[in-house]
Amino acid sequence: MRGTRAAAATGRPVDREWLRRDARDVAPELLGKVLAVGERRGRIVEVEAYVGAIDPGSHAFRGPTPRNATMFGPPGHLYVYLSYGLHACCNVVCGDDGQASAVLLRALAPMEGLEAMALDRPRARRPRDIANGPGKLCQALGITRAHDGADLTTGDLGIRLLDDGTPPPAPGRSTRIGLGVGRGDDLPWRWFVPGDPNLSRPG
DNA sequence: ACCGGGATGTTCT
DNA sequence: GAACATCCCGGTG
Repeated sequence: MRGTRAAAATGRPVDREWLRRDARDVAPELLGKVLAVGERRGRIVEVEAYVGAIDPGSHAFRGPTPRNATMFGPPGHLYVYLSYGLHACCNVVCGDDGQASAVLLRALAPMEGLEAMALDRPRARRPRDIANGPGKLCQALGITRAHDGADLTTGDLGIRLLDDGTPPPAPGRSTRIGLGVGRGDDLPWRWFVPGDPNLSRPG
């Protein structure tokens, strides 16, 4: 394992300053990076950008509230919210402090800790069903609202965003999923690894 | 394969 | 009281 300089398995967290940019620039570059919670690891294959005050689809669109407080803080922290009263979904906070932008992590390719993931995803029959959606992803890694505000660059609560892997040269792109009409459903702010079997939907 | 509906609770009107 | 950045199951072709 020495000398072979593979794609990059540094195990080092991303730099906070690298995230202090527009979420639409960060999002496609997050593809291929690794989200780790304890021993569980997955490679990011699908993301969506939510762009603070100018984005009607963003939780931050109507200003700060108790729920979205983490979004208004510094970049590099994890924003976790509850969707439909049932499912945790997680975002990487981007941009400068107070900008309230974030990138929703929508799907992962499981890498390590598959056994533990399967225990938290008992209905997943195939590996590709373990983390092919924003709620499934959080279930698989054991992410809950207790992780809201965790610093991904320092490893709060054992959760880290690792600077591994490389983004695809030509990411796929589409409109965002699950937004009501008039809430930014026409904005092409979803990016994905083309052809990856772990996407929440094909294209 | 595609489609419809129920679960469930927090947030905001 | 409505809306919601979802998931799962059971129907029908």
